[in-house]
Amino acid sequence: MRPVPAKLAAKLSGAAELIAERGIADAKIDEIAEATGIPVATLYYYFRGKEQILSFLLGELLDTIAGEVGAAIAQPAPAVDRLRWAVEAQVRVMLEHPAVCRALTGDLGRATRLPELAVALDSAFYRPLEQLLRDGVEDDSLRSVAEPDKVALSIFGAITVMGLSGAVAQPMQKSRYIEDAARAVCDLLIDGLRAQPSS
Amino acid sequence: MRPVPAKLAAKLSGAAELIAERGIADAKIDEIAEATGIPVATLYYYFRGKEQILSFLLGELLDTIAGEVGAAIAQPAPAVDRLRWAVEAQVRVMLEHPAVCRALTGDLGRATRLPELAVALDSAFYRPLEQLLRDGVEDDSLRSVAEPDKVALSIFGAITVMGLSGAVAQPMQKSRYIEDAARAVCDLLIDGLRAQPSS
Amino acid sequence: MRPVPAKLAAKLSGAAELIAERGIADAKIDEIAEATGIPVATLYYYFRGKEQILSFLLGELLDTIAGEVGAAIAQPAPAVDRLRWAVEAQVRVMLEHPAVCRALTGDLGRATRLPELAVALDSAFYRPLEQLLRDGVEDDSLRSVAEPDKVALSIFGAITVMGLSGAVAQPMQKSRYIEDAARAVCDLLIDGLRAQPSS
Amino acid sequence: MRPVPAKLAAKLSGAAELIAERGIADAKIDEIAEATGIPVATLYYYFRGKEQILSFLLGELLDTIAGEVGAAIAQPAPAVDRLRWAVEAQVRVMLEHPAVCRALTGDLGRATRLPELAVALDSAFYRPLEQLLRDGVEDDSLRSVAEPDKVALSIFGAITVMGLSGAVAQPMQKSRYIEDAARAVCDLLIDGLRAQPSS
DNA sequence: CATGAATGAGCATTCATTCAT
DNA sequence: CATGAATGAATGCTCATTCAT
Repeated sequence: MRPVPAKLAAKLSGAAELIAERGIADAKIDEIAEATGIPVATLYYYFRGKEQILSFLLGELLDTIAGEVGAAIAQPAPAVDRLRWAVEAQVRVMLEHPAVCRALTGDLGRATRLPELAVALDSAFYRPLEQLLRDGVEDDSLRSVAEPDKVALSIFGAITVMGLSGAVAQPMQKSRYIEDAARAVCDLLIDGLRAQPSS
Repeated sequence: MRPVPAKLAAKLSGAAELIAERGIADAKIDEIAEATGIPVATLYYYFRGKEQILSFLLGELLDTIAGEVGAAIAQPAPAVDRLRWAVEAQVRVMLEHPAVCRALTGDLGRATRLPELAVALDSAFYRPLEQLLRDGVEDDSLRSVAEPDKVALSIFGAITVMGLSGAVAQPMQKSRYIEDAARAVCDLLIDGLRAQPSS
Repeated sequence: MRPVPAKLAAKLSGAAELIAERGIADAKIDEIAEATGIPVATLYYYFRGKEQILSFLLGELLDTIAGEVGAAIAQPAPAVDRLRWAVEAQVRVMLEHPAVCRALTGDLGRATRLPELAVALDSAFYRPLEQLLRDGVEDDSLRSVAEPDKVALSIFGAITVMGLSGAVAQPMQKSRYIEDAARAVCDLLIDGLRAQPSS
Repeated sequence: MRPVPAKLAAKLSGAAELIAERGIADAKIDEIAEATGIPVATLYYYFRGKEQILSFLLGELLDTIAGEVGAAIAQPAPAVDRLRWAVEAQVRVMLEHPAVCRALTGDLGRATRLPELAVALDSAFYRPLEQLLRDGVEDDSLRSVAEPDKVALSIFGAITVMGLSGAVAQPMQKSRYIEDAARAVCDLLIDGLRAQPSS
């Protein structure tokens, strides 16, 4: 795969919606070409095949998420707050890139691309999350959990499905939706469902 | 779609792994035929096309999940306990049908099949969950949440991704894994992550 | 490669001319389909690819030659006479199947198909020829040569190029041409070029 | 076609093997570029296309053969001896340029390049041969044959297939092989196969 | 009922070729 | 002069689907 010129990369995102909607296997390369304005042969000049185009888009999304979440987490504040910000950041990015985001889920259960995907997900999600859980125990803002890896996975699931749902639904008021969704997820994750003892 | 004979239905599950791995669009009908031992033309005798075969498998899975979760929830007990059982039930079914389960997620972000799928998911997951949340408020075992639908979605995400991860990983000791995974998810969902005040 | 029905095999020869003229690489599969009246997809149902179609035709030609030459050689007669008949037989078959014959030469220097081709050529040409040379020594009608394998090769070359030339030229009076060509080759091979000592 | 610089011409022969093995139609221009170390666009700067590259190589080979055979024939000596030398010369050149030589045969039955090729072959092979046959009759070292053109063709075939076989086989001891091959062909062509009357 | 044989329609991919630099 | 980048045009091959038996 040759280095992708910025101009191409920009045009490329025009294919995300198409791929998300039909799946990469059903998105004809001609349609991708038309949607992006890039000639078919040029696509093949830069990418090995259809799949690699999706990989490229996915990679960019994950990089973006990792960046935003990373920034949110890097603030000096109690872990519980940073968790909230991280959730918000992820939901926001997902809502801002609904198409690629939906395309991503098509690959989640597929082992084919799992190797690369798994690595990227790991550094974009799990790693920061686990660190956050540890930090929280340290600064007394989060409780210690028995199996941090499984918990991280569940958190990822909760946020992702939430975000995905928003991505599919394409709500009118994005910022409002982001806020609500993030709050709902955070409340669930942070306070749990158990009835409060006294209150 | 003609009524599918039990014998056929049984053989059919042999295609789940294939479909899960490659996606329905990339799973050639010939391969499905080979994997199941059913001649291609016979598949067409019973189904309208490839897609319908997947639909059939998905339908069976969702029925199974709905049934198991329903049974778990139907017990006379506090909602918080029933929630735990429901989670356990869902994780268990997912681990027991890893292939179909993975195949299912491939379609989650896709609108194509969303109509039917959405309905089935709704009755299999969200409906019971929301009912459970309401029951919990009623019997004082669960707290009231601001946006029950979003919370239900998050719970579904947490459980599903957890189960999916197990389905992909194919752990050796399934029963042990189910137990651990269910506990991790439940602890997270029920008690949340916030540091316990005193206790 | 599925067993090729006789009907198909018959139609198939309609592609020989095309392949001979352009070479298998430049003969578009659509053209082969049109020339034979066999739908492209049907060709692919029976053959693995373009190349295999050529292989099939080549195989049939070599079988025919081997058969005719074999029959000519099997007669009870001095080797020198049988050699003559064999040469005649080969030239005749080549002139009768000019197209496949020309197609064959396109592959002679190519290693790709050499394995199968070499074996077929071996049994169709060299083996009978070498046997004939031995027989000739036995019955005193042919002299013993130092390197029978190289001599057999040369004889094959002399006959083949002669036949090929006729195949390309497509002479009007085939039977006459066959006769003349066979005689010229035979005279050369049997009597050599050296000036006759006395005569 | 611009005049080809010597440096380029030298590099160009690096493509002969490739073309011989796969045929010009299957030899991608990119591969030719890689094999020769000449950038694709540069090839197009000097040649009109793929075919012309092969033509160039073929032309060089035929020039070489014509030259060597011509020199062998030009000696003042009985025709029968010069024939021997000519055969040796041709076999030698073929063995020394096995790749181009094999590439050449791929085109022998093809009409596409036949015009130019035929002319070149004519002056490189048939013409000298026919002259030699005439000379032999003149100087009483060769006998008169009925159809000199067909005989010349047969001789060409005998030598060429012999040489081609050596070119494909790539024998270890080339010089030895050349000697043996040339002798076998000459003995056959000059003395024939008929059992010697007395001797 | 079940299925082997046959095929129409579609599509990913390749590659020769051009051209601005 | 020489060449990297870009692309139009072509084509081999696949595969879902049908249907006669």
